[in-house]
Amino acid sequence: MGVFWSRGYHGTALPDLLRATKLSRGSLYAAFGDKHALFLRALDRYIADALARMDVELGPRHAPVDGLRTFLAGYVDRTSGSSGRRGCLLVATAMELAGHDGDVEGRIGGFFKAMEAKLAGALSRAKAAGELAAGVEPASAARILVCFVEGLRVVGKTGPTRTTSQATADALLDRFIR
Amino acid sequence: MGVFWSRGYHGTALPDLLRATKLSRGSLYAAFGDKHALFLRALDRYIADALARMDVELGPRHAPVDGLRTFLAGYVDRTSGSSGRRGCLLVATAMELAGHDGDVEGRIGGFFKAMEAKLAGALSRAKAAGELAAGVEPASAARILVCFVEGLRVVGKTGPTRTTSQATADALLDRFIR
DNA sequence: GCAATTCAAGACCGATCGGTCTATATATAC
DNA sequence: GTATATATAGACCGATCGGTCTTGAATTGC
Repeated sequence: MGVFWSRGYHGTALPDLLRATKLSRGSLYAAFGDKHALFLRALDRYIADALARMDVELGPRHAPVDGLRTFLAGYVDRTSGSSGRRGCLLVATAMELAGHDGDVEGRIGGFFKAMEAKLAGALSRAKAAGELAAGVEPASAARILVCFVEGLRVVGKTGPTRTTSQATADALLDRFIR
Repeated sequence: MGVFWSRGYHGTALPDLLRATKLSRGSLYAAFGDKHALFLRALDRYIADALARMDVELGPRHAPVDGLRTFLAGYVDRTSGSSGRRGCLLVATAMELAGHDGDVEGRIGGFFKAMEAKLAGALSRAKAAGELAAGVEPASAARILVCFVEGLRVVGKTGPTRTTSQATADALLDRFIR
């Protein structure tokens, strides 16, 4: 549900949801229960989409370094210009609700762990293929990348140009690969 | 004003502010005008504090690499455990309000630019001293670090341990220095 | 053609929002 | 001691919040 994206949980009012879902008030409550449950559904879908995309990009069907490159390119695309201004449901939710809402906190933490694991897997395969620079550990490099891409989403809120974001991502990846 | 930190702008209600400021409703409005103006004051102070701290850490009184190390150590400290869960007023505000609130967006963008400039300065000094690894450009490395530390704030919301965060920051810095 | 069902539109509810205003208490001036 | 200024506590305002319920129109099965 895209309406939660840029406005956040508290910032999204029922009329916004009704307009976005084209449902009546009664139907929405019959279908989802309440606002919080609807939000969790949206968050779950957002997370599932993101993880599925990573499975494709970082999966065994692609060379690991190529996968990392397209993974980063996707983040660059989503965090520059107007796409970047739109924001990220997951990061906005993490900052707004994690720590007050156990349902949310578990999902956010799980997502970061899953993302880190997928990145570590791709990096391990890259290392095994001898494509990593000397001294690069897959586990810590994966954590660095998680922080980096989530940070991209934050600074993306100010709408940087795609070229600078892409150059930044390239510069980081260059520090990891041989 | 610490009450905006973890609850955000929309999530902070007037009674919260009254309790935090120990002011009466009338006095608060006489002193600050309205909630939005008070919030901007809090945000300005938060930004000024952060920039001042960076001036100390990354200033010419310290060796540039040492400065970068203490800068990162400060972020590790503020983003792990319960301090991490507390969150960051700036990142939360960026995700919640930038894009809908021009006053906020300008301040956020300015902060990121200023932070990047200070980091680039320290990195340039490090490069001049021959302490940077081959192929590291101060400008892009500065942008990488901005994204990394803001990403740390995001994943810090799930309360990671200090040791892993510190190891991650060390691993990143190791990719930059000789 | 008619009864039964479904669903959208929106009235309605108590609670709470940000913001204003009044009444009261306290401190100060002299 | 009295008049004045200050600041507090909290009543009060319209608007809006999330959530429920009624009404009426459209659809379905037969």
